[in-house]
Formats: sequence, C-alpha cells, structure tokens
Amino acid sequence: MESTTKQFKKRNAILECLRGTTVHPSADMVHQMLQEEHPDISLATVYRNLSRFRNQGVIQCVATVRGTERFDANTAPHVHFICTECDAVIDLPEVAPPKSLDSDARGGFRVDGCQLTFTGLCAGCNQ
Amino acid sequence: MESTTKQFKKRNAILECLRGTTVHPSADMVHQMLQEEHPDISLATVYRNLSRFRNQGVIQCVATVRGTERFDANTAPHVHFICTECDAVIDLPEVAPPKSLDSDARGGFRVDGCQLTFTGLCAGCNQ
DNA sequence: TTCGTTGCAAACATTTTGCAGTTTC
DNA sequence: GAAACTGCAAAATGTTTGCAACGAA
Repeated sequence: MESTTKQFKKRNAILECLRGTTVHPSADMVHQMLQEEHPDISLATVYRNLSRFRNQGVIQCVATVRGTERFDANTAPHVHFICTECDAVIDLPEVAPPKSLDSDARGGFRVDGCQLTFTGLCAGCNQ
Repeated sequence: MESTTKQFKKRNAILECLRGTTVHPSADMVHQMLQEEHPDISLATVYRNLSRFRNQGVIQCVATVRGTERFDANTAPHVHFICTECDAVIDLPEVAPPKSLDSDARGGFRVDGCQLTFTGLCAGCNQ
C-alpha cells in the first residue's frame, strides 16, 4: 500500500502539519506554519496538495470563513464552533453530531455527509 | 414607507427576489434573475445590497458552494441540503434544527447561531 | 444643496493553472 | 528514464471599493 505510493517530503509535511494542529488552518496558514521547516515551499504546492487530499478523502474542508476555506485532517463527523470576531474554528468534541438522514425519507436523495457548525464569540473574544 | 420610494427600487427588487425564491441564489444568480425587470442593474449594486441586508440581519448567508456565497431571506434557523453535483441548495423543512448550545457549558463562549447542512446528491442528480 | 444610491471600472483576495525544472522510484 | 511533483508567475474566479453621475428630499 504505502510502498506503492511515492513519498514526497513536502506533500507529507503538509499532511503532517494538518494532522498535528487543531486550529483548522487555511491554505495560507499551512503555508506559514511550514515556513520554518520548508522555507522554499510554494503556496501553489500547498493548494495543490490540499486539493488532492480532499479529493482522496484524507482531509476535509470544514468551513469557509470570510472567504477562505479551512481544513481539517479529522474526517470523522464532528461539530465546530466559529468565532465571528477572531475567525477561530474550534472543535466541539462534547457535542454529538447529528445522525445522517434516512435517505429513503427524502425520496431519491443520497446523503453523503453533514456538517453542524455553531457561531458566536469564543471565550477569548467574549470579554 | 421607504419601500415604495423610487429611490430604493433596485434595493427592494433585490430583497423581493430573494424572498420570492427557494433556490438560495448567489449574488450572480440574483443579478441574472433581475435582468428582465431591471436590465440596467449592476452586479456591484447586488453585492452592495446583499451585504447591507446581511449586516442588518434581514438575510443570511447559508453556505459557500464552490467558492460562491449563497443567500437566504429566511433567517429562522433551518436545515439545508447541498447537492455536490449540481450545487443546488435545498431547504429541509422536515428536519428539526438542533437547539442552541448551553452557553454556560462552553465556559465563556457566546453562541449566536448554528447551521446544519447535509451534503449528497439531490433527487435529480441521483440517477 | 445635500445626502444616499447607482454604474462602471479598477482593485483585491483567494484559488487554479501552464510551463519548465526537479525529484522519486 | 519515465512519471509525478514543485516553484514561479500568470490567469481565473468571486467580491469590494473609488469615483463621478444621478435622484430624491
């Protein structure tokens, strides 16, 4: 499996970056986080690989905040909170995600996924 | 009052367009829908007024589909379905929206709203 | 006249893409 | 060496903004 897949340093770094954070970064944030380890990485490469990971189902786009997409390496259904002041995207692990719809009930629809997102002010901004 | 004024003809047309449809259109879609009635309306005017309505809380941005925002004049919390093939945004009135979080439980958070969105294939695309 | 709205075009920000060079196997 | 990846710069979105003209009070 892995052995048949070519290994690429930068591609791996992008995925590891996403897996090692909880901030649900944008492409640009990932690019910045990788500056230290890979100062020569291009933003286009970040976009290309994020796009690839999403198509493969390895990562997920969990929100679009102020026009920029935010990514998450956790593809299991879970709930998010978006702070409308500082644009933080935060996991709400204690909130149970809704169970998927009964497809039959929707007469011909096919339900593949769902997203539950709360908005408001995070603890830091709510003072 | 101001709604009958000639000065706000286009602004009103934009809001009425949104109120009279269930397709959750983008700015560009609204612009196209208004072509017949107001052939000289500018896309900038549509954007400006949608932005104003949103700030006033008169309308809501319910999703960002393939990079473009989709609007809804129904500001009551309700559930949506997004078709990943044809990009339709559809109301799911029979699904109850989750009740808001208990703010206290989140230690300092302030919850203002929530969005529940299912994705998949609509009846038309699922054949 | 004064104030707000509009159209137009330019500016902007985010994301995608073409191409030439590089890396992996 | 073939095929896939990458950097760079240009292009392609979707959205915002500056400005002059216009309309209503």
